[in-house]
Amino acid sequence: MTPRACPPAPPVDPTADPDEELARLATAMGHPARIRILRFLLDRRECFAGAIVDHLPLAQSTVSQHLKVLREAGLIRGEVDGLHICYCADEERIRRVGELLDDMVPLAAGDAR
Amino acid sequence: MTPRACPPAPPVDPTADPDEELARLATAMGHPARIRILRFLLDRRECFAGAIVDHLPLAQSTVSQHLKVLREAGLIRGEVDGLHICYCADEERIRRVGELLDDMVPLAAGDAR
DNA sequence: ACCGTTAATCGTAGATGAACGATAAGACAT
DNA sequence: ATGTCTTATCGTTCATCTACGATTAACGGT
Repeated sequence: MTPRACPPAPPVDPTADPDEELARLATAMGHPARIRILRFLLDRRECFAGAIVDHLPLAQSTVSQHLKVLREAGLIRGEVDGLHICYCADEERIRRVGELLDDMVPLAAGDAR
Repeated sequence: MTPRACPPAPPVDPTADPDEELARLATAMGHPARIRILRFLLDRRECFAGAIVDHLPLAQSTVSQHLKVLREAGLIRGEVDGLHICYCADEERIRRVGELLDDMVPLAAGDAR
């Protein structure tokens, strides 16, 4: 499947500075509820917002705020699908965080060199 | 001066919940100045606080606060060395962030390991 | 056209964060 | 003991975050 699971392409902020970019992404991930949302979306490949609200012990408006934070950081995307909105995680963007980390530390154990 | 570059072992919070742990680490990294401090400490294997203050356009007290945040997250360690304090990055703890990320996403391309 | 459903947004209250100057604590030199 | 240097902490101000209920906008079904 994967016909039109997610919207086209995220704008992706042209921050240019890796430190700023990493800090922005880290800030977006800096809340347990948002990590849980990310994990939830990665488990289910996609789902609409109501399922996320049901999954968290938070009010609908609060979850919507968290979704907005994740969306603005490019970590998730949402597509309007009739009555509700289909969200999915942007795995590429999440891996980008790992990339930025690897640029700082020589990477796990055996590094090149 | 490399015999005991860094303190023994960090306490490491027993958060138990990976989501909480990742969120905590992400929060600690959620500021450009703190990312710059981390990178600075990773470049120089170690250095005392004054060098960090000189390196950033921030007041000494502000830098000290950022150091405290990083220290409490276990991302850096500081050892009293006579008159000043020798800081160093905890690479293992930084890699832990990557680990927690990899537990969420299937990891970049080939997911062996 | 009228509801019910879904999700974003608004408005607000309380907590936390970020920045600074001023002050305090510790180590070293004189 | 006095003074200097280094770093942490205090106290404050302003901004941002988090949470909620209430409201709004858009869509579908009847």
